[in-house]
Amino acid sequence: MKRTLVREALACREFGKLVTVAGWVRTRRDSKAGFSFIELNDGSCLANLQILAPVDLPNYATDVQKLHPGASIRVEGALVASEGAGQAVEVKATSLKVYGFCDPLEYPLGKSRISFERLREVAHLRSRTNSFGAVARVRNTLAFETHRFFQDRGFYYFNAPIITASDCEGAGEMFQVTTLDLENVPKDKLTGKVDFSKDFFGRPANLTVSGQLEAETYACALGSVYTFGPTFRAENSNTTRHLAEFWMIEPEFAFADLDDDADLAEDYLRHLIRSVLEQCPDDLKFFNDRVEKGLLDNLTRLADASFTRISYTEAIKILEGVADRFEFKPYWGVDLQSEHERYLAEVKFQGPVIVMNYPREIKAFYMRLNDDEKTVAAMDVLLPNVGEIIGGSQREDRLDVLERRIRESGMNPEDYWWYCDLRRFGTVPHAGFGLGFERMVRFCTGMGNIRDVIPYPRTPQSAEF
RNA sequence: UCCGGCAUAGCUCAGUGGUAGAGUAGGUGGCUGUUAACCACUUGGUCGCUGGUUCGAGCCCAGCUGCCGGAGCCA
Repeated sequence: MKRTLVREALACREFGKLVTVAGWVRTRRDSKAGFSFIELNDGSCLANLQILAPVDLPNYATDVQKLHPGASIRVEGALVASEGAGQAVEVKATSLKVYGFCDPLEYPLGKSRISFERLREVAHLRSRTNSFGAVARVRNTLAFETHRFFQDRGFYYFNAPIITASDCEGAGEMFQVTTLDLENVPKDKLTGKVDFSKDFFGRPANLTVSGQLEAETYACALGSVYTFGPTFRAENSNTTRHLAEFWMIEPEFAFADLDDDADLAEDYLRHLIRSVLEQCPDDLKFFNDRVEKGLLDNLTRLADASFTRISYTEAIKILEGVADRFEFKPYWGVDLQSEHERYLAEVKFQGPVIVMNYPREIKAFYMRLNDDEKTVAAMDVLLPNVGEIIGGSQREDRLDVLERRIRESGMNPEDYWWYCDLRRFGTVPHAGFGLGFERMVRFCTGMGNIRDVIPYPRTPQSAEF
């Protein structure tokens, strides 16, 4: 079927043009003057198209008057200038076909406002609401513009493995992947432990918590790569900014140091913000009006602003000066608490902040040791309201230092043999970061809960749909 | 995992020991180029589950389950 999108119809001014539109009824209003009004939405934009359904349609009594929110229809008719206020154009139906009726007694979505909490229980239908349609469109733009940004800079899209069979888990709880019969797990006769040689991969396997280590191997060959895929963390996290399954973008590029890394992160975030402002104005206005007041001003301001960059040491000095306001007292050597990060991004600098060069003890082994031997070339990008959105670093490119750092972390360099090989054979300085995609969607939409910016959120005790 | 809060009509909520309420949605009628339409009438409840206290529990107590917010972990 050749159909006109609602988005196209609303922008069209060729009055009299015959069009076919199809979508889902948002609401119907009957007039005794000889017609009904139908608000039609097809997901192509936030706005609805008003359909004028005259009483002389052959199926007016049998179909039109039985339309309720959620019903699916196809309408053929003429695009005309609207006589009423509130919309410039509407479609005067010459035929209306009902694909499927929708029982208002059963259908969870009506005309009135529904809480986001309630909508999570009907996640298969929440995509039909204004809010979730807008989230989906913004999310799509952010994803597409992520590819455009990196492609334009010569980064290759790299598909990191989803299943990782490395014996050495670094940080973060992982989901185990197994084909073993959990009711009857094979055990080693001598040790009594699980015999993973019988498992699918012949060893324990997990879902990835990061594609970084693998991405490094391609960055050290192709120069610049980025991953964009699902990531899994089995942490028992129950917050508005954590998911057990989320999407992460991880650029990794060679011949780069920490400053290059921060530059890339900043350019990338700015590109995304400019893109949604340009491509999703109606959706953003909706979020600005209905979800977070001031969202448009914030995004517009950031589209051109440069981000504040401070060292961890400077950040601690600032925080120590206002230590009274914190539950946890800041001092050099401890990681920044949420309240500290929020103070920096929301109160002190009122915008994005890049904190660089953290103490080595609180950061991962692969981050490059600075000359002071006390800090590593790490960076976190903090956003107002969202908190940490990016974590990155220059990678340790010296084999001896890397092996020492692995041992200091209580692990065995041999378990990272292929990772160490990168330093053994033609090592180069390189850097990268990870961006939590849903956190970015949250920031751009003002949505308060990360569970509402991914279609089907996976959190502890929750994997319906 | 820890701390706090919540669970009553399809939905949003009121109801602090004595016969279960409102708004909204749904139905019927009226009115209208309407637009969260409006006006009148009306259907609709194992008060999350289990146990306890009491003559009597939606209300008090305990446990459980789920959800929400904050913290930790992080992106």
